[in-house]
Amino acid sequence: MSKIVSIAKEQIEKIIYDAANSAIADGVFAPTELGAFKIETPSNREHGDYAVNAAMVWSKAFRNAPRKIAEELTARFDFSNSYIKSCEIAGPGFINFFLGDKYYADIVSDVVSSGEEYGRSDFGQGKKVLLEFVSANPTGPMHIGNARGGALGDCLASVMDAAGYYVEREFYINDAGNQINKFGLSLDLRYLQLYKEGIEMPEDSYHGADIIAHAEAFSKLYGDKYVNETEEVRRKALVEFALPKNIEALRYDLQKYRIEYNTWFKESSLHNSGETAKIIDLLKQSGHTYTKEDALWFKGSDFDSEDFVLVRSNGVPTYVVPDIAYHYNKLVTRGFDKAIDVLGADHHGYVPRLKAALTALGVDATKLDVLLMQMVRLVKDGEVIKASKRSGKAITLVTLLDEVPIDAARFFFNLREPNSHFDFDLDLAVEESNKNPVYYVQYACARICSIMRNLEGEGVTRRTCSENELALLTAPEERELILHIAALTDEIIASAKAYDPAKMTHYAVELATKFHKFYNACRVKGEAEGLLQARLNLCFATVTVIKNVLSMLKINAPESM
RNA sequence: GCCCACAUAGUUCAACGGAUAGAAUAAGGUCCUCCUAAGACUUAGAUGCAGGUUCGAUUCCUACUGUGGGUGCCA
Repeated sequence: MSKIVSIAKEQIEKIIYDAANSAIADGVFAPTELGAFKIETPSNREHGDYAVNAAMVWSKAFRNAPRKIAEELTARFDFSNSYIKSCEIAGPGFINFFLGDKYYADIVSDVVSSGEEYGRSDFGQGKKVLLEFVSANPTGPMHIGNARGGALGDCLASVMDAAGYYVEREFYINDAGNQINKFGLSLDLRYLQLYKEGIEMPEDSYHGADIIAHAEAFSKLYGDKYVNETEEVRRKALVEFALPKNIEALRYDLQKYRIEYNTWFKESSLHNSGETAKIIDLLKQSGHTYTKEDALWFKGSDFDSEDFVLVRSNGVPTYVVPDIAYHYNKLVTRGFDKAIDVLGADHHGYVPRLKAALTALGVDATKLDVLLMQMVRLVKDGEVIKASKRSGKAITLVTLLDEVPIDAARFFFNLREPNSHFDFDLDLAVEESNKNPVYYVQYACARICSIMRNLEGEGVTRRTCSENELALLTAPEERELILHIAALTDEIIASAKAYDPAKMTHYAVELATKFHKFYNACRVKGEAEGLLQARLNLCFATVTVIKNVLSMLKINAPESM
């Protein structure tokens, strides 16, 4: 929490508790346990800088009407040596606090002196968090859902970092299992099609153009050398040829999208190290498995989940086993305090299974949080486009980024909370990308830089202001702006707590709005020296906050537009 | 059938259980002799339906309706 904000809130808290205890000591109210109350920032500024609901919360305990309690409390308030100027009782029993000039002045100086550090806190106490997101199948290009997951996961990582967690980003590569088999099959058939007639692609194979391109490239390199090899040898060669290329492409495309991972974790490494096999043993030892029709089942019903197959009757483990091993690796082997997975809503059914299995292994399953994001639907000309990977018709991340600026895409995908359905309007994104609120925020940044450039041209540069000078910032627009700046740290913490980076884009838009209003109401250039410097410092504080927020979102903060 | 999410202005989204439900966009009307009009100001417009919990519900609970997703020895 920003130093100044937290100091002010602690003062308010103390004043209220002191007053309540004093009222109890005087015998006005019966002694009772004083429960927690809230200090909130009212949406309507006429309701003060901070509003407290203590009188309402304590209404029952004190056996009195909220307003009556508020009167008793406020009569005992002592504001000396605090930021608080005055208070009043309002509405159903709110106590609204108004803060003095020094509060506003201190916030501006705090931001100016903290710079890039402003907004950061130690809320997360350095807890180790592993954030896994995108983890697209390496069997083909990424689709639009991955674009949302990428923007969401990456920004959430930045937000949690700012909130004081130790965060690592990770990409899980599904380079084993059935998907890869299907990949091998598809490549194989496309390769054979180059040399033989009458080979059909089965329904459940990958039909994308990328598969054909791989087969052709392979053929260019090796010719028909593999046509008469066994199916097994041929598919292995094709997969070994194409898979690394796909993984490299994923890495390249995500980097272009400004996402860098700490770790690219291969599923195959879990098989090679014997971790998958070990998990099956451990689950057997836990006593929560049974055999039915030659398959090994997990008794999810022991953990409020459903029974499911671990090892098929043909001896091949299902996808859940490596997933359990992977999360065991995250939480036990590597010792992360928290594992967060960003997944599409189509995975929600599998989360209880994973948690049940982890519980059976003695792992605290609450350490795993799954952030489900709802599907992205593509809308074009007012109609929903059915995206299907199999048909190869899905809009890829690469196509999207060719058409939409990266700043706009990252901002756009973080505009809604993960849990809401998302209609991605292609026409809006492509043709009218200027409608994207990211430009509104960036414009505020450019305007501020322009003010500073103009002043610099006249030989005026920003200097540190005295408290009295900063106290000149009394216009409503200035006060609004300062209060919003003050709220940054709390907003970052709220965003981290809720796993919702959309709070940060909303904050940024709101900040830009308050700045634009200030810009229209107050001038900087041409004002008297003291006021000019105070406003210049306010501008600098604003641009500092904009930059800090945009850098969390990895969006450019342009000096001119 | 069962499980999970979602439902707020014409449209896309906000609102730690709080005061007069906020923006944006679309529609109408203003403002550049003034630091960038990619801006500001202004006029209209919304909590799916029915109950419950309490000082107080868009928010929590139940039923209903509608939408999306899941419900494989696919991943």
